[in-house]
Amino acid sequence: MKKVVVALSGGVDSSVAAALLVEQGFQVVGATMRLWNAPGCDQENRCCTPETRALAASLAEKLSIPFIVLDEAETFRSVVVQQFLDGYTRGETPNPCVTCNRFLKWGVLWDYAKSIGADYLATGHYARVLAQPNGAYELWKGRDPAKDQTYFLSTLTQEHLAHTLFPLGELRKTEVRRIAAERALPAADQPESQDLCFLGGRDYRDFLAEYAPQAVRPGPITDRSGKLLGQHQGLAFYTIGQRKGVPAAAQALYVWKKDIENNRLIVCPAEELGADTLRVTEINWISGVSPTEEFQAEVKIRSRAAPALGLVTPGPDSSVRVRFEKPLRDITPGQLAVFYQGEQVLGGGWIS
RNA sequence: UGGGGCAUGGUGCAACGGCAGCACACCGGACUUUGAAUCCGUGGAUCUAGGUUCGAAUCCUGGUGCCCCAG
Repeated sequence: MKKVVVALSGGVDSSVAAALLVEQGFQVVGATMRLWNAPGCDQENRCCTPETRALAASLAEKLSIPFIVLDEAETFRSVVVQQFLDGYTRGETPNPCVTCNRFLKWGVLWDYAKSIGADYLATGHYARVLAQPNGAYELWKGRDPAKDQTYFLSTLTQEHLAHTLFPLGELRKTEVRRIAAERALPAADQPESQDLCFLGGRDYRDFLAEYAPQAVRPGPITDRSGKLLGQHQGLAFYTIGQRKGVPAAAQALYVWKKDIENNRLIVCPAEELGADTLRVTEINWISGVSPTEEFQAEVKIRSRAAPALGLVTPGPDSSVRVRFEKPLRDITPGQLAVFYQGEQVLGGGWIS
């Protein structure tokens, strides 16, 4: 009997994933990670509160599987949260969920799974792993196009995929909810998770002001010619393409660039946003093999962006340059660019 | 302290003397395992004191503030 550790968040998706694995005959161990325990944010924090842990525990009891809580708050703080704060301090817009998947779920949790002799790590992500006849593994989008989460999983390697199960990969969200209801799982009525789990319902601006005050200094807002338009309260409160918080004008203005050296926010009208080229570094190619020739791919530059067709040109040090057919707005350093061909995920790297 | 112009929500602009509108911001909601974007919705204004008029954001006079030109 194959043994699998399933990551339980207390939500619907991971609950159904666990239930399905049990029904498929796996020896299942439920695991929840305690990732954040700053005082005062427990009641709002949806992914690792006492309430969500209780939901996960009661699910495990219902399924009659062992349940363990791993306290990884220190790892999470020093890796995920620190990268989040450092990214904003550098003027980037970091994506902590990607980092969390890489270092906590397929890092700490996978190490734990191996330590107890498990064959697999399973999560409730909407994604598919396809084993090829030649022994290679491919990562494919989840069957439900509205819920596909491969954007956050593009840093996985062959080693990870060989030992990863996504029980929800072939399902749609409505089916998952139905399965949860039919089996009366404790989390059946839980709302979708949203926002950064460690913010605990706070605005991320408040969080940054507390943990990264150096990134929250007032400064000027100008147009591209340098004309002063107003004041901002901190560059970290903005991201490329953002309108919120930009001074009103006859025409809507958006963030064009963050001038870190001068702590200056540069804004422009919508039609001046965007670029048709992009550089991506530190790319993880799912196949484990870096491309050497140019190729066409669909590229997602944000988690919920429509894929854009572009020509990918390999460069040095596992970087590439992408030239898009049409200019793309909101190309944002610190976010991930993920390469697709149809349903298949080729890889992903950081936008620089 | 000569001349000219302007003054309307937080911001930028509309409104022949006839119910003060629009855009953006703010706020609420939808969407969403990052930040955004996007969609729906609420609230909020005629610088001031008089005058003309049935009726004034609009016309007239004084005040106040700002801008431009000339010193």
